This record gives sequence, C-alpha cells and structure tokens, in this order.
Amino acid sequence: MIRVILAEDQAMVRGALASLLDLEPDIEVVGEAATGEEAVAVVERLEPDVALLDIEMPVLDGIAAAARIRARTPGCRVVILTTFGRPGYLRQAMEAGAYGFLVKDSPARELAVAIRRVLGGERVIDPGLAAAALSAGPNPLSRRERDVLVAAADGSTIVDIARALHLSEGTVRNYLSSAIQKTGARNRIEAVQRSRLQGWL
Amino acid sequence: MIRVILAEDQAMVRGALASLLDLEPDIEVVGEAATGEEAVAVVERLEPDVALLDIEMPVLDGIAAAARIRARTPGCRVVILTTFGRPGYLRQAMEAGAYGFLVKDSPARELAVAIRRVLGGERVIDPGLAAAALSAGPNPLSRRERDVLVAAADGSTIVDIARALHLSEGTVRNYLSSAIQKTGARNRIEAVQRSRLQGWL
DNA sequence: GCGCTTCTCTGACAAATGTCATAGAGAAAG
DNA sequence: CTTTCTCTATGACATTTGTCAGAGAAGCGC
Repeated sequence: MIRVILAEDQAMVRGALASLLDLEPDIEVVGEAATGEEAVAVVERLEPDVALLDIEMPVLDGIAAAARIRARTPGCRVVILTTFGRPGYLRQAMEAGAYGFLVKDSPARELAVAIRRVLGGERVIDPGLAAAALSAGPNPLSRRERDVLVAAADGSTIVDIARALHLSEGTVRNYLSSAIQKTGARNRIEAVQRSRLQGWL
Repeated sequence: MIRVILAEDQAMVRGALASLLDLEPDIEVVGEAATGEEAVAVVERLEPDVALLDIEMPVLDGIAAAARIRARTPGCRVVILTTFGRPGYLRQAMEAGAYGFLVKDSPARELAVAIRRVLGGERVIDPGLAAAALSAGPNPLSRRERDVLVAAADGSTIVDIARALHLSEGTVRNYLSSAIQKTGARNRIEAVQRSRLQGWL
C-alpha cells in the first residue's frame, strides 16, 4: 500500500481528493492537513510515502512546506498539486525538492498515476509547463522589488509601502519603477499581474 | 436515485467531487461539464434532479448558467458550489433562482446532505454568509461604474478604458472617482479589491 | 582588487490619476 | 409632473505616480 498524506485548505476539495484516491486499490490516504504547517507536522508524525501538497494554503504555502519536509523527513516524496501552472511555481517547487508537479485542470486519473510514478523514482512534470518554465527564464526581480510589488498589490500608496517596509518614499518609487520596467508593464497594476502570472511573487 | 450533474472547470476537482458523490448510495452523477454553457446543454439533455455549479467557470459563469437553467429546465434544482463566499455572489445566485449555496471550505460530507435537502424542497445556505449578504446591503455601483472598474482591474490606463468602452477620458475618470468614493477606497486598486471581496464585479 | 548587483537615498521633471463643479439627456419612480 | 438616478461630457485643479540621473555602502564572484 502506498501511504499518502493530503494537504489542501479547501475542506470539500480535500475530502473529494481523498475519496478519489481511496478508490485506488494500492493507495491509502493516511492523513490530511489544511495548512502547510500542519502538513509538515503530519508528515513528520506519520512518515508517509508521498505528501500531496497544494500551493495556495494559509500560514505556510505548499512550496515552503515542501522544503521543510525534505529537510526533516527526506524519505517522504513531495508532489505539488496546484490550481495555477505558473512557471515560477514549478521552478520553486523543483528547488524545494518536489518530485512531481501537477495542475488541477489535468484529468482526475492522472493523480494516482503520478503518485505511483513518483514512488517509482520518476519525476512527474507537465511537459508543456516545463518548457514554459525553462523558456521564461528565472525571476528577474530583486528581493526588494518583489517586496514592494507585493505591498503594492492591495492598493497601498507609496507612502503606505514606505512605512510598511521602513523605506523612504523615493526608494519605493524607484523599486516600483524598476519592477515595472523589468516586467515590461506600464504601471504597478500590470506589473503585479504579470509577475503573478509568472509566479514571481 | 438522485440524478446529479456536475459543472466545474478544473478537471481534477470535478473528478474528485464525482467520486465523492458516487460514494453515496442514493446519488448518481449522470453528467459533467467544464463550462457554464456546457452545463446548460447537459442539463437540458439529461434533465437531472440537481445541477451542481461552480461559479468561476470560463465562457459562462455558474450564476449566468443557473439563470438559463431555471428558464429552460425549471425541473432541475441548482446548487452553487464556490470557492469564494462573497455576499454579492450569494445575492446574485438567489436572484438567479438557485436553491443552495455552498462554499468549498465547508466539510465534504455537507455536499450530499445539501443535495438531499434541496431535493426535499429546502433552501440550503450557509447561515453566516446569509447574514453577511443581508448586512452588507446591495451593490452600490452603477452598471457603468462596474464596467469601468472591471476594465481597470488588469492595469489598463484611463485612455485604454475610454477606448474599450467608447467613452471620453473625462467620463472614465468620473466613473472611477465615484466607484472609489462608493467603495470607500483611496484609489482604483483598492476599489477593485473591495468590490471583488463583496462580489460586486 | 575589480566589476557586478543590490540596497538605499535625493532631487527634478513629466505624465497619469483623482476630485470637484457643472450640465444636458433619458429613464424610472413617486 | 417632479424628483431622482444614471449616463455622458467638459474644464480646472491638486496630488500621485512613474522616470531619470546620480551617488554611497555592502556583498559576491573571479
């Protein structure tokens, strides 16, 4: 039996995925988690063969959870399962030591197939997405440019951001300006959007 | 047997929900759809007892699909199943004639319970969400204010929006300004965010 | 060490954004 | 028939945003 734990914040989706996996004769869902932090703890306690992690989770996202799991419980193979097939997400997932990367709009039967393959030592990645991630190149934004973009995303003004990050207003302007340049956008909103699409935030 | 069709754009989630419902001895998933348009067609063809619709779907969203289903196939009861429990969504769903409104972070077992209740003639709505929808009041934005906000959401400039909607630049400014006032925001980004949170877009 | 990037800041300037007053036309409500 | 709302528009104004040039300090790679 392949022992799997499932981390996903939406309870109904989590339950549904569990019932999907329990249909498989060789797979058993032995634990569930609603946040990345819970997932790390559950994996440490139960030592499953595979941890299936959503990215978009509160407290600790799936990618950060993957990194911690690799450090603390290296015997457990991580598969990322996400809504958004963004190049930057895939890159980060690989850096965090994930063995598989699936998007939620691939067919349901792929899930069990992927789990079996990963357990067999294979890496499972959507080929189209892999190509996109490679051709897109790495994240061009610096640490601070990212910080400022994230802070700007909710409609904060320059003054707000400057206060929140303990920077001068001019500095914030400059970071925003360079982030706009690097993303090829015309203003901060487009810059945030494009960066999100690439998985750079 | 309760005959159900399932509309959800993410294939894996759709498959998982189907396996969840098929566990129930009295429920049968007789059809699936990936868009609202497909859902309307499938319902018309199969005349199920219940149509379970996601809101966020391409081509035609779940709320618009619900309205069409009520018009064309009134014998089919619609249940909305959505990621976002936004007051405006609930309001629109009710106006479109939905019998139930569930959010995906409620427990998985609620789904079957809700379907049975709706078939029994009950309306199933999260009580907390109902209260929020009532206390929040109706959408304060006018048609055009909404149009302009939606157009502004992706980073379009005033000029872009004016062109897209065939308006003068000054008019666009005015609509944006009043939308900002009505939402209590400080700029368009905050206005878009707050409106989204309320389900006003 | 030298070059590179990053982080931080300033000042000046042009362009975009948001506000306000005003106004006419049409539709809906009373 | 009057009031109210929405849609449309203009002009003027203050504020915010985005760009650019320049500059010092810290860290990294070779």
